[in-house]
Amino acid sequence: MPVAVVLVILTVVQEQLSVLLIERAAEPYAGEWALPGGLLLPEETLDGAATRKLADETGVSDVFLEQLFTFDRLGEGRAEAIITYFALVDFARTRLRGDLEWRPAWQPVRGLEGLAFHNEEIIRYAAVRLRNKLEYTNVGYSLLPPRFTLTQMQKVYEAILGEKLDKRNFRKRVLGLGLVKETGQAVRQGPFRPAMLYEFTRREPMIL
Amino acid sequence: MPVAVVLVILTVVQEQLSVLLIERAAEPYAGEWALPGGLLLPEETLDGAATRKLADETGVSDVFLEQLFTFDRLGEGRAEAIITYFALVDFARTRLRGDLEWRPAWQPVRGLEGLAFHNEEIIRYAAVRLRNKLEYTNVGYSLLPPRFTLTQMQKVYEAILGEKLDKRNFRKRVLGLGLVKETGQAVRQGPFRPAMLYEFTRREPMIL
DNA sequence: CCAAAAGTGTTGCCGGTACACCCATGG
DNA sequence: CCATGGGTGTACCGGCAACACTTTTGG
Repeated sequence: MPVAVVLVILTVVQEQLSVLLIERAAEPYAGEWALPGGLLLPEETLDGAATRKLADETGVSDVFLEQLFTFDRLGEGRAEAIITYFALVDFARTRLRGDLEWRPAWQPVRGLEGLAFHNEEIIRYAAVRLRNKLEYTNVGYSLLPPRFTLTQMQKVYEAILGEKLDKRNFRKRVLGLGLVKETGQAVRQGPFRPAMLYEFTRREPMIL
Repeated sequence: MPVAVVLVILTVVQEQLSVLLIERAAEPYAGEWALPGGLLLPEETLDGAATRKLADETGVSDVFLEQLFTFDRLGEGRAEAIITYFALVDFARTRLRGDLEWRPAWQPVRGLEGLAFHNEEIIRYAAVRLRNKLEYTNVGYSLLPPRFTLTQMQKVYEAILGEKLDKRNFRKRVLGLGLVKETGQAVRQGPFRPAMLYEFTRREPMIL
C-alpha cells in the first residue's frame, strides 16, 4: 500500500478561480472528475513527485507549489496515505496536454460538487489556504505574467477573495508593502491612457 | 514501505516551552533522542494513530492535536512517508510512562541539537506554528488546567512567544476578545490577595 | 458623446502599544 | 517592612476602510 501524491492546481480564468481536473479513466470512479495525482515512485521525494506531476499536467515549472495536507486513504483508493499539494499557475502560460488518456480541464471552483473521492473538500481547503496566504504573502506572483498592470493584479485578487476591492486602497497597500515595483512604460491597449507595468519585487521560495 | 506517524508533544514546564522526547532503543540512532512515533496500523486512520500514540506516551486525550507536515523518509527510516502531528498538553495532567523500553522525558525546546533524524527541524517548525496559532486562536486551552488565573495564562503565553508581555494589555485582549471568562472566586495562595479564576469560553475542534 | 481603463488624497475609526501605581498579607 | 502576586486606565500612533472625480480616445 504505497503513498500517493495529489495536486490542486489553481489559476484564474475569466475572473474565476479555477482548478485543474481530470476525467478518470480507471476504476474506481471511472468517468468522474477528480484531482490529478499518482503514486510516489521509489526513491522519489514528495516535492519531487509533486513537481513532476505538475509538469506532466501543465508543462509548467518554477511556480508556487506547497504541501497542503495529508489524508488517509479516503476509503477507496489504493494508497495508504494521500499527500496533497497545491500549486498556482498563470493560465496564459499553461498548455494542457490533450494527449493523455485522462482529459485535463479547468473548472471554476465555485459550485463544484460530486467529484470522485470527495475531492471538492480538498479543493475548498486549498482555496481557503490561498485566501489566507494572499493576505500576508506574495503568492500572487505565480498567477500573473512576469509584467502586469495593477488592474490585472487587482482582478486576480478579487477573483480569489470573492469580493470587490477599492482601487486606491489596493494600490496603496501593494506599493506601500513593497510587494510590487514599477518596471517601465506600457503600451496602449484600448481607448484610454496607457498603463504602467509592474513586477513582483521578490518571489517566495518554491517550497516553504 | 509503510507510513509512520510522529508526534511533537509540547507543554510548558517551569516557564519553558518543552517537548517530549524518547531515547531510541533500536537502530538506527540507538541511544539518541528522538520524537516519539510509530507505524500506522492496518485499517487505522492517521488521526487515530496520532491519538493512540499520544495516549500511549502521556495518558492524555481530548487535547489539541493537529497535523503538522509530511516528510519523505528523511533518508534513513523504514517508512516511505512520515506524517507529523503536534499536540499541546497541560504538564500537570501528564504522567509519562516509565515502563516503556524507551524513556520519555520533557526537554526544553530552546537549544535542542543533534537529535536523531534531524528532528530538531520538525520541533522548530512546530514551535513556529504554535506561536502563530497563539495569536489568532485559543489553542492555549490545552496547555492550562481547566481553571486558571490570568497570571498563569500570561506566563504560558510568554514562555511560548519568548518575550515579556504587558499585564494590562494582555488582560484587555483576552477578555475583550471573549477568549476567557470569569468562573468564580479563588482561594488564597500566599501572602497576597486571592485571584480570580478563569476558563476558556470555547475549545477548538480537536482536529482542524 | 459615451464606454472603458488609468490614475490620484483625505478623513475617521479602531486596535495595539507604551506606561505606573495601589492593595493585601505571610513571613 | 518587604517580597510577592492581584488588579486597574489613559494617551498616542499607525494601519485600514470609506469615499469621487479627472483623463484619454476608440468606436
